[in-house]
Amino acid sequence: MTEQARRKQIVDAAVAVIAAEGYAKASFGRIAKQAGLSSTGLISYHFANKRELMDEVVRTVLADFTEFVLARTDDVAGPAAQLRAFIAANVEFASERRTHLVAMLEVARAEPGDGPDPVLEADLRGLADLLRAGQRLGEFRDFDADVMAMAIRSARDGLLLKLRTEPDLDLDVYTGELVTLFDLATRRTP
Amino acid sequence: MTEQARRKQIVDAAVAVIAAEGYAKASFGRIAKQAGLSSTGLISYHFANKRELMDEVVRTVLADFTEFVLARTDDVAGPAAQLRAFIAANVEFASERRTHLVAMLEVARAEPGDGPDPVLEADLRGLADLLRAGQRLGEFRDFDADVMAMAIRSARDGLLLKLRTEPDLDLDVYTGELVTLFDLATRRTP
Amino acid sequence: MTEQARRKQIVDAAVAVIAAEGYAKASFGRIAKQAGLSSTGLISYHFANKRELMDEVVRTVLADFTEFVLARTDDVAGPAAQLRAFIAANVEFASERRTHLVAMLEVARAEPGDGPDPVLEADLRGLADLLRAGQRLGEFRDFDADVMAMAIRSARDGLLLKLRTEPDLDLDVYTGELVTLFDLATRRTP
Amino acid sequence: MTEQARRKQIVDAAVAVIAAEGYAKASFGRIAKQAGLSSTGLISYHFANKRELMDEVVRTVLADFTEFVLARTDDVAGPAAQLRAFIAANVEFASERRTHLVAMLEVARAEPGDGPDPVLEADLRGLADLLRAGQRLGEFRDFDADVMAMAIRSARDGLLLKLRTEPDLDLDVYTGELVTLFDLATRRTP
DNA sequence: CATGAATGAGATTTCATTCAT
DNA sequence: GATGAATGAAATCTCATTCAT
Repeated sequence: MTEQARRKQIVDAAVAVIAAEGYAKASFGRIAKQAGLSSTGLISYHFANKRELMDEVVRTVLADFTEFVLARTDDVAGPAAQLRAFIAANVEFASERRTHLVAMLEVARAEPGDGPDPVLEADLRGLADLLRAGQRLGEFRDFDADVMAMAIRSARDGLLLKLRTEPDLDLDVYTGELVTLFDLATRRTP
Repeated sequence: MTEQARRKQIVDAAVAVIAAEGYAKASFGRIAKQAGLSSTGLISYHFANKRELMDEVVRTVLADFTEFVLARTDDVAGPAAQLRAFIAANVEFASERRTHLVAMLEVARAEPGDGPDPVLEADLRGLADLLRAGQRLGEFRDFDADVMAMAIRSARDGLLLKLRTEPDLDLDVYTGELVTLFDLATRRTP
Repeated sequence: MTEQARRKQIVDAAVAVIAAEGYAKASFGRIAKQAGLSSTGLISYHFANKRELMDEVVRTVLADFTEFVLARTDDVAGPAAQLRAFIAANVEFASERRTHLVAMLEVARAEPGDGPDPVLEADLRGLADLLRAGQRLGEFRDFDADVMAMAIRSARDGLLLKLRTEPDLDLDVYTGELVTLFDLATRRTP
Repeated sequence: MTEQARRKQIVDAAVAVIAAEGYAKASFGRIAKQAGLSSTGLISYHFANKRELMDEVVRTVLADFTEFVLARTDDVAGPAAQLRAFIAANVEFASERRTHLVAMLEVARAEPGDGPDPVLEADLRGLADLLRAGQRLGEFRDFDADVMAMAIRSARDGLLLKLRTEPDLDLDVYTGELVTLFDLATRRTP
């Protein structure tokens, strides 16, 4: 088995365990079992230490997530439409790749680095820029873009929480509700 | 020392440790040290096991939180004003008793019970009812009350996250932003 | 069992294991077995980590050794007689408390601290001073005191090595040989 | 690459690692890295097990050392002169090939075989013979040749220790001191 | 010959919990 | 009630060795 494939296998198992049982219980033992490995030594063989594995979990999911969202917002014209697309993309990712998103957020929370949280940055930076652009164009009203960005991101995390107990949630409805909510909250009132 | 006082001392120490270092690192050893106890045996003496201690952490903070919010929303007239008061109360609690709120949410996340999460319930139940009442009275537009409630709660958690890195945040501004946001998002448009 | 007694028991077991099997094989497991403990956790309970245990081994034996030698050299008059007493004391300690001395030297070699080796210092400092005093008094010839001190100490370590394979060595003979050797090597020739 | 060259490369790397970090930390991993090998498997391919590698380390250095000393003592006439040459050769080897000597002694100490230590034998055998020959010729006084041999060998090990912290030691001085020391200690007094 | 993935044992350390005093 | 020593499980990490390619 190739190095790359094995690392991916381990990262996938880690994602599954973290999403299912939480970061605290994601020991090498459980991850190895989930991956069907014969020993935790194999994880240590492929990752220098636990932090390296967890960093790779974050890196992998974050790249995936970023690409996913960008692909769905890139060619959209106008701030309001972009915001709608952004929210829809987030909801879609949260449902389609729920375990990945949950695992990434768990790791980011449990292992805060020294500097700013890269996951949080990735979530907020582009979004706040989008909002500010909309304000400059006069499409959005004059709110605090950072607060609004955090509210939007947090609403997506709320969906993650709901999906835990209600996996059959109607996502189209949820998307529509959030889109309307933040459309009303951001648009310049006549 | 009375039984009750001792339990409170331990719970307070647990809250402090969890908020400062996270649930994962909140071992009996660290909690005992924080409380100035001479032995972790004392914790085991007063609590059947770790889960019991953590349950009491949740119970204590949740009661405190519920009372705090109720006291600030009870005598307010009208759904819109109640919603504003609710948001303001949440922001206030999140800043004044940040460690308590953080600890409670950490425990709830790390040790999910079998049934529905009581913390989540407490956050959402009353809020959703408030929103539905406003809809019945015609003050609020026709949104999904559960989704809106979750968005409001999640926005408060976003504030908690922001407070971790920006403890000197201007709370009045934050409150104002959130109040306006959800006022626009909920009100019946003319 | 009292803290102090338990620590002593563990240190003694560590000394025995190190002397018998070498520092490299002196794992907590073997030490616990030697001491008749039920678990290595007990060692960790009494010593913060392995280095702490080993430091205590060195500290204990070194204090013992220093006291032993001082008691046998203190009230001796004249450099030549003091040197003879010093050598005799070293040989005696090396045979009576062979395991202690071996263990101390093993640890000192395996875990070199940042600064100068305290064991080496203890061995050489007083001895070199003694030699220099003898030179000032005209009893000793004009050699390099540091080189001579090291040679004397090394000769004692040679005895330790010999004792490993020949435990029934005639110590009186050995002492006599070393005393004569260094007497001739140090005395001012007529 | 030829079998022999590969083995030599590995032995050299082992010597370097052992001298620099001690036997305890001389794992196959570190040795492979030092040698620039891509896998520890290569070491296992060329040596049946770790002991075999270490035995070869000892064998290699010992042959080198023996040849070195013999070359410098062979054509010297007279026991006293031979002793001087022996000491000088030991000091020279200890400084010129310090890592080799240190590594050999480390291995011999850490992995004592069942029978007599071949390293010790090699050090002492010829030396004691030399001393006894001098006694028979009447040039040396009547000491215990084994004790004297051990003292001489030990003095050289003392130099090794000193070189660790004082690599710029003046070796000519050191040689002179030791030569004089043992000249006085061995010669027949008038 | 060489590679590098895999294995399983063993190391130190942390921890919740028990229990005699 | 309180203390603190003791226990044994579990965690991460290192290592020599094996083996398919």
